[in-house]
Amino acid sequence: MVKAKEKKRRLSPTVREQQIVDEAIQFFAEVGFAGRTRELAKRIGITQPLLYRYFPTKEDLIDRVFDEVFVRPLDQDWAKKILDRSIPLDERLRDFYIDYAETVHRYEWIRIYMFSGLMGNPYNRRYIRMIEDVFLKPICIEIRDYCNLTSVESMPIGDMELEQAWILHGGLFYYAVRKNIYHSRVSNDYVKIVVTAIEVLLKGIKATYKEGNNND
Amino acid sequence: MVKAKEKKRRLSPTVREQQIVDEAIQFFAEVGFAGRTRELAKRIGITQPLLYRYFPTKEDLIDRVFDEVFVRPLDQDWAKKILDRSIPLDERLRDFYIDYAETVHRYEWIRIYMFSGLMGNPYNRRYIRMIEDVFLKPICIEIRDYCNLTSVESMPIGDMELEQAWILHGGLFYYAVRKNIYHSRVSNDYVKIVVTAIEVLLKGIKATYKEGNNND
DNA sequence: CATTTTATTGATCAAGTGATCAGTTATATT
DNA sequence: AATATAACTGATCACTTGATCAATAAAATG
Repeated sequence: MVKAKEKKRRLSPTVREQQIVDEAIQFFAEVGFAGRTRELAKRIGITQPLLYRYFPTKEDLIDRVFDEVFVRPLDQDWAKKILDRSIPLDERLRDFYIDYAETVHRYEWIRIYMFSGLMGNPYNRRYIRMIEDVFLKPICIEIRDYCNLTSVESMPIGDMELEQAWILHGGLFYYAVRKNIYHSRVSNDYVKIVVTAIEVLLKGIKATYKEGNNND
Repeated sequence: MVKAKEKKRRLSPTVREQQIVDEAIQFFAEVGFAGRTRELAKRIGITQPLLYRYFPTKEDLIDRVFDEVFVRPLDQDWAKKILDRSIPLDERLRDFYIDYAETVHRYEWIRIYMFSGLMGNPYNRRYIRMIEDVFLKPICIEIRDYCNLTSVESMPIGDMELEQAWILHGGLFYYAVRKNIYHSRVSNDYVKIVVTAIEVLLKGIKATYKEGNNND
């Protein structure tokens, strides 16, 4: 049994760095940020000291992971689609939540996001505020229009309206939590879940806030 | 500045053990299960070796924490209330989700539950299945009755119905996640959130599945 | 009050931990 | 082919980790 001797190959710094970051994302998503540098290095197939050639400290690597996972894939124009009234609202919401899930409901994203939240990373609070400003408030505005309710100019979006939008948003997010964090069995027809939930929500709101009713 | 010298008091094993468990719950909920035994001991006001007089290993202490947090406060009869048709369904659901939140949405519970899920503890999967069997399926049955849809005897509760019940359940759970894990600003009127969400859901389902429509 | 019991501690261990650095070797340059 | 560059490694450091155990002292017992 002769051991297959692999020739030691060297990578250019940029390639190696990206390789480290990519593996670190996978690694920390699985085991959390208390994961050991030696184990990470082993996975990559390098020695542990080499990590410190590319990142001065473990914390720097973790910061880079946050950047890569949270900041980078966020410059899509999800928000614009929500406000495009040439398309029916239920269709807009459906498309948004399918697109949104594409990146946010992924294994690495949702787990690192949860680890990050539990360790008190301020990123999560900022992200929640972003969701409210960029997604949920526009959604609330469109729902007001859809149901012929008081316009936003007359009355700003209230806390309770926002919380109702959070029910849908959190409900769909929790689908991904059940799937990728608890590894629980979930329905694999996410699209149908979204379509139905939106239909129920819109019809429910229409029936709840009949014209003339207040909506605080 | 004379240091207030406290006399060293000894506690009976049962009292000390409970004290350790209680502080461990708080501690691990805050920092996660990678928290150090020395820091925990410091909080309790004892030396680190004393922990090992009461728990052979750190893992044993963690197991005890799981028991205390998850298993003990679960023998309430939440499920029964859901099926009591002498009370209107919206009222039953409201009472259930207020009671349920009392224990499950608490800081320690939800954080330890999340840490537990991320570390792959099978408890979470079991708990999810329990929620489906004991809470969500009964809720689906009652919704069928409420909307005059096909009875459960003719057709069992389907995946999609369950997923719609999960939207509400997860949406409300995520309210507690925003509050206790992200430490985000949330509306403090949880009762109103619940009442509104239930009203919207029930009216929405009624409008979506008109009599005669299928409900898979 | 003297003695026994046992809750609690101080000192310490072996096995990791993140981090450092002199030395090695694959690759680019001439 | 000889040389220079720098990607990479092996050995090691100071420190922390969970865990152990003989020694101590606060109670309980007589």
